Amino acid sequence: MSDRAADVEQALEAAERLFNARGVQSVGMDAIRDASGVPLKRLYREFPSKAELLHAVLDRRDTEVRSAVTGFVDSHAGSGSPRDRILAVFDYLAEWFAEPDFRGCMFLNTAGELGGTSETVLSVGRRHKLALRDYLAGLVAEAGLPEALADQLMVLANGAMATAALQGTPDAAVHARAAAAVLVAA
Amino acid sequence: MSDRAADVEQALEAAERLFNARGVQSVGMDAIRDASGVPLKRLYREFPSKAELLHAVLDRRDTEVRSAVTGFVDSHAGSGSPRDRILAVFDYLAEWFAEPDFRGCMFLNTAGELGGTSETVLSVGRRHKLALRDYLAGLVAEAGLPEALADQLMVLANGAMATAALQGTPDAAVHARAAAAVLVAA
DNA sequence: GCAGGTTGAGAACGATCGTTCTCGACCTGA
DNA sequence: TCAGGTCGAGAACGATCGTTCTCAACCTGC
Repeated sequence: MSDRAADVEQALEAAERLFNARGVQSVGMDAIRDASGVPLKRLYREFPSKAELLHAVLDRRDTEVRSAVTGFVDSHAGSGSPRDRILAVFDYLAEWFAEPDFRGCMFLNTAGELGGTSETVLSVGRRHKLALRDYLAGLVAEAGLPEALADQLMVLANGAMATAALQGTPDAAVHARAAAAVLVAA
Repeated sequence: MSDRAADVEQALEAAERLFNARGVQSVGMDAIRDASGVPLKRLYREFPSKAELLHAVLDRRDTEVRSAVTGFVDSHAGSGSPRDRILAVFDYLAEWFAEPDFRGCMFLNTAGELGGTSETVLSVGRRHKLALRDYLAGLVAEAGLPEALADQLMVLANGAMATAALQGTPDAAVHARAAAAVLVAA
């Protein structure tokens, strides 16, 4: 009854949740089967290996995160100045970090765990961060600020994610926002 | 002939190198024995488990990193203004990121890999980052700048480490330094 | 030289994991 | 009703890993 696309969706969602909570290597395919309800046979029909399942999870997460950021900025500062929209990105981070199961940026985490052994994981992460940097660069250009600011804001955003994940508090988003406010005003 | 302390040292050094290169879970105790020359029996006499070996590696790395930072700042900007010393921290990052086997901050990496399953790893990482923040807070106070700046600089530093590790280039240190220069001048 | 303890190399053990296979239940179409 | 195919649950397999054990070689003190 449940169709193939729904199985894929449930598998990806369960895998994302488990990878996020426990890391990639600590999560077995059995755990993904149990959490998603999708039997092993179907998992391996849709994703030929765990590595390809991880790749699919990261691809899905990439579009998820990017649309969440742009959606938040549009709805909270869509009518504000470009500078307001830049700062809204950090307000988004604050909301994200406060979610109860926040465990950091999946791309930074998987790069830390597997980056030494998987070039694929690194390159998916690089593409994701590059896309976010380009989004910030667009806002920076609209604000008439120098392009180099986009890289600085990206370092701030990544730093907020890494710091918040380690500390277990969303404070880093507030610090990053304050720093960003100084940078866009300079 | 080789004495117990030397074995411990070689084991810690080999484990640090391997954990850094491949992550913790991908490195077996056999690989640490082969790389260090310390037999398994001695490894287990000095470190009752792999988890305690990791803990010891992180403790060693904590003092290593902190003395490297303060040593660099003292020797490169010891006679400069407090603001120069703050910026020298980011010059240190640039040198570090350019090392050929740089693979990111071990505390951020292990937190990403094991933070979901090991509270110990998280708390060692938090202590390390807190110590660095306190060092920055000292420089900030000497410069007569508001204490909140220390947290912002810490986010910048963590962001530079995470970004450089993912990108494989030391550029992020330059971006972080430029942002820090604006913040300390504000 | 010799008993008694210590050591190292590697085998062994038990657990886990990614992946594949078995086999019985169930559906389908005539 | 029946043949043929599909599917799910779980067993099975081979590899890896953390940890412990075996056993022969080697010290040490006398």
